[in-house]
Amino acid sequence: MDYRVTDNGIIVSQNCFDLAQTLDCGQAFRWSRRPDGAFEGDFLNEHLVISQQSSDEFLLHGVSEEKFLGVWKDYFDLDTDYSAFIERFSDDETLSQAAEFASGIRILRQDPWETLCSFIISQNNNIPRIKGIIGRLCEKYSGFPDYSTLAEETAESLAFLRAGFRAKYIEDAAKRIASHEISLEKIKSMPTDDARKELMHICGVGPKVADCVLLFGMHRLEAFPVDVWMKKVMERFYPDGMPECAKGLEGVAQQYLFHYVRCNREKLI
DNA sequence: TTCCAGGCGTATC
DNA sequence: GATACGCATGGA
Repeated sequence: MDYRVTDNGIIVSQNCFDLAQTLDCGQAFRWSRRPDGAFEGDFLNEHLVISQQSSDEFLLHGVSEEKFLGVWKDYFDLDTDYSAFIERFSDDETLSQAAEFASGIRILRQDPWETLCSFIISQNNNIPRIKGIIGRLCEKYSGFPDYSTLAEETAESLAFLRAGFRAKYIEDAAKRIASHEISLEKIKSMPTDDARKELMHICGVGPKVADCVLLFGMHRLEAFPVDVWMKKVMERFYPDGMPECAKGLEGVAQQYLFHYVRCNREKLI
């Protein structure tokens, strides 16, 4: 990764990075593409407009070097060498094809609470509707509400989200965390299996949502969320389990495969 | 109209 | 532990 400071903001040079793939592959739900092709979104209290200048150059509009080094470099996981991951996956035919197709995906380092809340909303739901619900949530609170804010709400008062049966799960998560019954900070430092069990104490959090929180909100690259798409992938390509070359990087493999089969549905037949 | 979507809680065996 | 079913909502 290399970068330089310009009058317009930071220009980053990095391979294995594609904004459309990374921001629109179902790991984050509140980035939007502007008419000029740039992506616009928020992380914590920071707003960003970022555009892809070429296959490996990116402009972070109006961003200072301090904000880049302190926030965005980490968020986009720019210090991680994804080409090394892709090289490892070359041992497996399907995985190497998926990795080549989805080689611009990076696993974002998102906020654990936002990730938890977002993937509670994601269950038995589709991506456009997930974005709609989260959009209404952020509009209401002028940004993603923290857990202490949502702990004041009830499933009934959250009806405006039109989140259906998930509203009571959001309430449960917010209240358990606000009361310190569950600590996302502690979970961050726990071994992955223990962290998963702890997350699953929240009502509405099962293995899949827990693994999404671990992968997208705590950067546990070995977490392996299995949704309806991945179930089909496993049945079709890996009836005996994931290949050895994916060990420790199951989450990265999962994201490549997820994007690959969603964009190439005929591969599952 | 029916089916499905980045699942999970509950009941039942 | 495995399996079946209901669940809110909205687009296809």
